[in-house]
Amino acid sequence: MNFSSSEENYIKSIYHLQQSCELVNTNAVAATMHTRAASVTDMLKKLKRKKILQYERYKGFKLNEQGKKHALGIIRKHRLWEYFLVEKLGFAWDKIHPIAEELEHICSDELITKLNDYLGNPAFDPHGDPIPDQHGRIPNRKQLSLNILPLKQTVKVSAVGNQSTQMLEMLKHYHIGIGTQLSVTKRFSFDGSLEIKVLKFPNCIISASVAKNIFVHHDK
Amino acid sequence: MNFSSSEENYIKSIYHLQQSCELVNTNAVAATMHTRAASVTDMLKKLKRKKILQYERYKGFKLNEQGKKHALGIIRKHRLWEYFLVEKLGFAWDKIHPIAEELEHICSDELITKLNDYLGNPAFDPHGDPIPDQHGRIPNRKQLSLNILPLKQTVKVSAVGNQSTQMLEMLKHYHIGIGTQLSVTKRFSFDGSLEIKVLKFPNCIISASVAKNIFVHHDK
DNA sequence: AAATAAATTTAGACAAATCTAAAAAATATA
DNA sequence: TATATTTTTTAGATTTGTCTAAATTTATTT
Ligand SMILES: [Mn+2]
Ligand SMILES: [Mn+2]
Ligand SMILES: [Mn+2]
Ligand SMILES: [Mn+2]
Repeated sequence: MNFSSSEENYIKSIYHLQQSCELVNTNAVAATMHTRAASVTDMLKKLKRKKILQYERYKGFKLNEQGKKHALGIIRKHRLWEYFLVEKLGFAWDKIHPIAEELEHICSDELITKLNDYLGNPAFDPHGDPIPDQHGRIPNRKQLSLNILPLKQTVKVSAVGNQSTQMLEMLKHYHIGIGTQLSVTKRFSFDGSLEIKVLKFPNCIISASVAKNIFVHHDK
Repeated sequence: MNFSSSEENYIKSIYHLQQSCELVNTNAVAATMHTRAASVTDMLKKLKRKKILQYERYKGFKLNEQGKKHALGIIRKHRLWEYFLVEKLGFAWDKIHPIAEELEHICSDELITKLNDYLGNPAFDPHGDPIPDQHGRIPNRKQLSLNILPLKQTVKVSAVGNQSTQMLEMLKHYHIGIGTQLSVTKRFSFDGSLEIKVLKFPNCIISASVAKNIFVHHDK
């Protein structure tokens, strides 16, 4: 089956939303995609006709196995291109998303196979998000948000939950990137802010809202 | 001004056609783009409205300076991506065109600047066609078709006029690629076929119709 | 349970890009 | 020059993706 760029954007959006709830609702898709609920409903009918979506009027919807598989294919392409843009072309972290948003719709299996080989079969994109393999399998890694990490455990940053320029600026200031080693040395109950120790740098303090967006994992 | 992928494809097609005639005609565009004359007329009105085309009903048309500039930008992107696909991803010559046909529409000036730098600012694409620079300037190189090259002059292959799988197969068989050194040793007036000497290989004979599609240049 | 609010869908419109079939203009031919 | 042929344009339709405004269904409050 073949899908247009627009259909693919909806598929991807629904996929991401259904990771955190059983059934997805119309308004949520409209909000994340910056369209209107009526447009979403139109697309739902089309995706149901194409048999990649379970959907009943007024009851919510979710991708079926076929739909999820296709979503993972698009996400794979998106994240491989992001990796390319950062690692090969030298783009900054916060500039790559809109470009990958276009590149992900280029359809050629051979292109993706060759790009993947060229990049060395990377497992994570520059934001720390996992890259599904050609069968749609995702490397899963136990990770937790920095603001629930117990004190004094040395961990590595595995991903960031917010990929804005503002967040990048903040992380740069703290010398934090994907893979950075750090530990939490103190937690202030007043506002939930944390004192952390970043490897090779003096202790510093970060707010709870920043910490919430930093995901870490233990050891290698 | 912003252009859709479809508009860009028309612009590119008109640009190529007007390289070999003063005014382009509707049917020629329809033929090269595999659309219908009526669709071309619709698009001509649109491109005229956007002020990149000189066009009068029934009289033919051509891109103005603005239009030519935009065409060169698209061609630059197309050829840079083709170079990437062959030199970095290891694609064969005859598989890259449809992929570049999509990639050329991705719009990000920074992407093209960085891609160009990454590729080492190449001057020619894998088919030997010149890559316009960021100002739309084309490196021009005096080249001539192999079937009008005088005997015994040693030249280098600079481009091929036919980029099909069939042509690639043929050229591979003759050990000919872009940059290959060769000379014409004999010309048969019966059917215009040529005997050529490819560097490091024994003499061989090629037909006039193959020769017509091989372009060569002297020295360096 | 009725009234109100929120979420969702339908109805109807629009722009972009394409098509077919018919009309009009330009060109070639007898 | 009149007729035939080719080229180009117009008229009108279709598909895709979007929108607004109104109707409908579901959920939440009194
Ligand atoms: Mn996208
Ligand atoms: Mn990412
Ligand atoms: Mn194209
Ligand atoms: Mn080329």
